[in-house]
Amino acid sequence: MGITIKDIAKLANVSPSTVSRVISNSPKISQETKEKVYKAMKELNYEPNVIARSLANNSTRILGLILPTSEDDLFENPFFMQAMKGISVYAQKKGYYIMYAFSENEEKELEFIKHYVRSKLVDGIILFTSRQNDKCISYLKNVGHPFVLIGRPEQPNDVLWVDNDNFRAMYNVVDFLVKKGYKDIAFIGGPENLYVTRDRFDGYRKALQTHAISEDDKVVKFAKHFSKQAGYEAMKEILAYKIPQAVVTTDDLLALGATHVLNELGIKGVAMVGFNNTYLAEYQVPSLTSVDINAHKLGEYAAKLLIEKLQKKDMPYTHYIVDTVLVERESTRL
Amino acid sequence: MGITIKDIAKLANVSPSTVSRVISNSPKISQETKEKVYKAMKELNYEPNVIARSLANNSTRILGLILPTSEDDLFENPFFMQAMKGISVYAQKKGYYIMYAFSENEEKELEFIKHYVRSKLVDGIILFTSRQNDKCISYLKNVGHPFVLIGRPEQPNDVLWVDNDNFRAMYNVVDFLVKKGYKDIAFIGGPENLYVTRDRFDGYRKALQTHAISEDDKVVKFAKHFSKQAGYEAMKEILAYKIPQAVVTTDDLLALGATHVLNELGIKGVAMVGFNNTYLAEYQVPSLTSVDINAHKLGEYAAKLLIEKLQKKDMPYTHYIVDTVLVERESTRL
DNA sequence: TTGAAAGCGCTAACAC
DNA sequence: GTGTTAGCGCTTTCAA
Repeated sequence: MGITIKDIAKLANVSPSTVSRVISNSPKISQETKEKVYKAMKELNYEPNVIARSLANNSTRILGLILPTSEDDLFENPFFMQAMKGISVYAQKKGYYIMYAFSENEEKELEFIKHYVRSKLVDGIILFTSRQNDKCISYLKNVGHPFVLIGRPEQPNDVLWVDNDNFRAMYNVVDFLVKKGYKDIAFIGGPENLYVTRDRFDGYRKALQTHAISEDDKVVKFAKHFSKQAGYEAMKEILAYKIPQAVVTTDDLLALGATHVLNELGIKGVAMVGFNNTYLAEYQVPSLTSVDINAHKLGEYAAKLLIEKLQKKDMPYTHYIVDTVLVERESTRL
Repeated sequence: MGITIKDIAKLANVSPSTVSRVISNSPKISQETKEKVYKAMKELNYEPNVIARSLANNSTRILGLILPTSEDDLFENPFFMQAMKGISVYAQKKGYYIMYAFSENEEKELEFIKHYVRSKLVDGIILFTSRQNDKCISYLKNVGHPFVLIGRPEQPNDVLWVDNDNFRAMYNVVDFLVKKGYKDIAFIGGPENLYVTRDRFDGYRKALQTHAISEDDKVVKFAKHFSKQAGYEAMKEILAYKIPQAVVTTDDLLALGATHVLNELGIKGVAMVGFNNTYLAEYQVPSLTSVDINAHKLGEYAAKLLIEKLQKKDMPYTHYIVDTVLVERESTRL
């Protein structure tokens, strides 16, 4: 049907293999031959068949993303879209394609990964893994298929991954607040068993220490979910004890819930900080100061690591730490 | 390297073509042969090479999504993610894969589409086209490559597309408000030149007519952007004239801006309705009644149409209208 | 530097 | 029903 390498070869008066060499920009092709071939390609409006190349090369240049379905809230978090865009933009630049799939649960996820790997559809896989995703990771490690994680893994030394420095991010938030004059700072975190929560909590404590502010367990709460409701309840518990000058949280939704309580009770002047800088933060009244985790960059670096790995099989396991940015809004300018 | 059809053939004591027929579930293969082959596949842990199949079949079973980069706000709208999920879920069920790419502008978009088509990478394309995207659409029409649009096209009769019934959706909103006792209802729409705005406006007018409520131009405003700021300004203009009993908008952000004015001025009891049911609506105080456009279904049907087209080349051009749902929250329970 | 030819893994006539 | 064989469009030895 379409134009093939043979048509080009005929028109340019060379052999198909020469055309192939021109396509892959082989160095041992004379300039004039190259130009002849390019001309023929232009003339016939030729573009190589990607699939045929993939088969011959045993490589598709396709990266597969595995997205968790999870609870809708999490899933509609702009984080995913931003990361997907970061991945896509970098990949496009390097001539890679992106495929994605949603998985309902870990079992399905594993199935899909297996399919991707065994059918040779994708050259590498990017996992959006917040939960401890042993099965998939260990499968991929086992079969030795290239992959990269977004989010710090349990064993950080034998996989490729990207993440924020969550310790530092929260440290900076607290430091920022203290320097603004707030001393009595409460903490509302997500589930305590998550790395991300623990790291941020540690950052909180360290910053207090640095500023010689004594910690107070009673203003520290860990919510069971990243929900507004959970933030609401945590804040209520804190208020039952005292009214802090400021509240740091590990998620915008938690911050929203906490703010809600304060509004209900008519308590003014308590500074509030969220995390993830979702657009909920921006469109709140008062708008919410929040930490931008730079999902776009996380995606970009994930793609970068993976593609480097694909091009250098023996690349050492490594990772990227993406900087966060504190976006100040009205909730800390009271 | 890997296991191929030949290995299976050998082990099962049949010819490669028989194995191939088993793979594609050909009806003219005896049950016992099938089982022999399946057994061999299991034993060797075999999975067909998707790329080789694609080459031989001249079909990849890959659908390509073209996503607009556009303004960040729009892009982070959960709409895209929901639609992408709808597409993915349906496609997976039918054994299709999804590839996506972001395009910076129409030019890049066209380039990408051309590449997809000419390199034979994708079997079909899904366009997220809100703007009038002539170049891409006419290219695809020209080359006769299967594609489907999310959003009503200029010429609705020679392409496949899916969309909401925007007229009806807004009609229902107004009808709902009137039945609750609101009569004096203002309208804040997006840019007037968009179909979606016009259709919704028509629905608004029709509903007023139906209930024998006279229209009042002075409570009708069209914003230049879908932004909070634009909603804010439109509402101010309306208030300069009078305080309506209710306000319908064509976007949650517009509704947020409008609500903001009311709060500032301490005006209570004005009902407010948004559109798109983003999670901004849910997490607002008071939470915002909004029309859910069911992006998931839009995606699902887009995939469905496209896949049907791929399987029946001569399928007539048609479209799906996806129902909207009015999600009532506090802003209409005042 | 270029060409001839085998092969990547699977499918689809065509034969039997 | 099943096997034989010639591709699908490109890459890559191996020779020249």
